[in-house]
Amino acid sequence: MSKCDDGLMHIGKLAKEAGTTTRTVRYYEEMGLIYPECRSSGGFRCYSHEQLTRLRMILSLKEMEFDLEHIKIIIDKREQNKTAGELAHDILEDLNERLREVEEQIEHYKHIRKTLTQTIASICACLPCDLRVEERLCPACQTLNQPTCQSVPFFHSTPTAETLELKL
Amino acid sequence: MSKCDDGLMHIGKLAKEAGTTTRTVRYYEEMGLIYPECRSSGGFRCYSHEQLTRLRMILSLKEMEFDLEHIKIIIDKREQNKTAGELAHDILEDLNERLREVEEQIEHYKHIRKTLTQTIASICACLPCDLRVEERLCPACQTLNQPTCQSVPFFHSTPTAETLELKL
DNA sequence: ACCCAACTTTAACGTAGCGTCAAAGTTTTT
DNA sequence: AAAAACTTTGACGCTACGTTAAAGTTGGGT
Repeated sequence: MSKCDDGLMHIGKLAKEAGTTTRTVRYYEEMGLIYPECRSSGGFRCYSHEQLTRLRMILSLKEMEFDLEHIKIIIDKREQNKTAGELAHDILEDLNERLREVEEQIEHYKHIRKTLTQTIASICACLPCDLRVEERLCPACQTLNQPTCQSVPFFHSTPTAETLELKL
Repeated sequence: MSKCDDGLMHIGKLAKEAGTTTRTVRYYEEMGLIYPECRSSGGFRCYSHEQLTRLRMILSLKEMEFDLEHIKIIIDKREQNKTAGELAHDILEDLNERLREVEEQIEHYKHIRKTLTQTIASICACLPCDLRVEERLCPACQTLNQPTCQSVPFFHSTPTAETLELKL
């Protein structure tokens, strides 16, 4: 019955135009982020170009890795009947906060990178070791009065205080 | 009945010593990552110091954000009766791969940061704008033959091709 | 008018790594 | 022995969808 004329489109086209999936669009609807303009007589969702723009807006915020709850808050601000300047002020707060979070993420991963490179370096020292892993302590490390190898705890158990005292 | 002597401890102490929660320890058990040495007569889990070391090992891998499935693979390698050198070789592969992933993450978040700063800059240009958001197009942007403001699509709908042609 | 391919509908389970109850049993302290 | 503190299993909740499944709709061709 409905031909979806008038430039209206069904969910598949909407999703493809926006570069996402129908499942995502339906999920966003469940979350209250976007609704179809209407339904066809058979129950198909019909979207206008405005909805497409809204979807793209949501997706661009998602690219910045806002969570959906936050995205909802942000795009709902558009409906709050403010001037563009006031709205800009509001949204800039969200964006700046997100910017700080992203910078924290960068630092976070730099920290992990550091830990990883250090661990890699210490395990490299074990490459020439012929000892079986079950043996618990290798002589070199006993000499240094250290846990086995330098790459504890990857190869051997960390010696307990008692174990160490026994070895002394 | 059981006093958990012998240096054995219940799950609460194990978790606290390792700096995590009992829920996490139980979940790791479900996933096959760690098991108690035994159970008390009443059914409480009892852990030895070796289990604590194992848990710390798991947690240190988790700090590098390996997923649990991967952590299982890595720590299971210790049981494979190899020399420390062979084991080191194996594990270095995992760590190097993870290092590459972490570097990708850093680049990923740097990309997001760039997008965010650009978006922030363009929205700043809208701060002095007094137009109401519903008005769709602001004069300045029409002059430039551009979508409204520079911060589309945050304030107004992106004009369709037809809309733009009408304005021309 | 009928058929068929391609699309859409709702519903529901699965993911990862736990957090957070709940109700019942255990251990430890008083 | 009572009470406080701990533990047990079980189960639902979270995010942002992916992935079936079974049934209904659309649009074009004949």
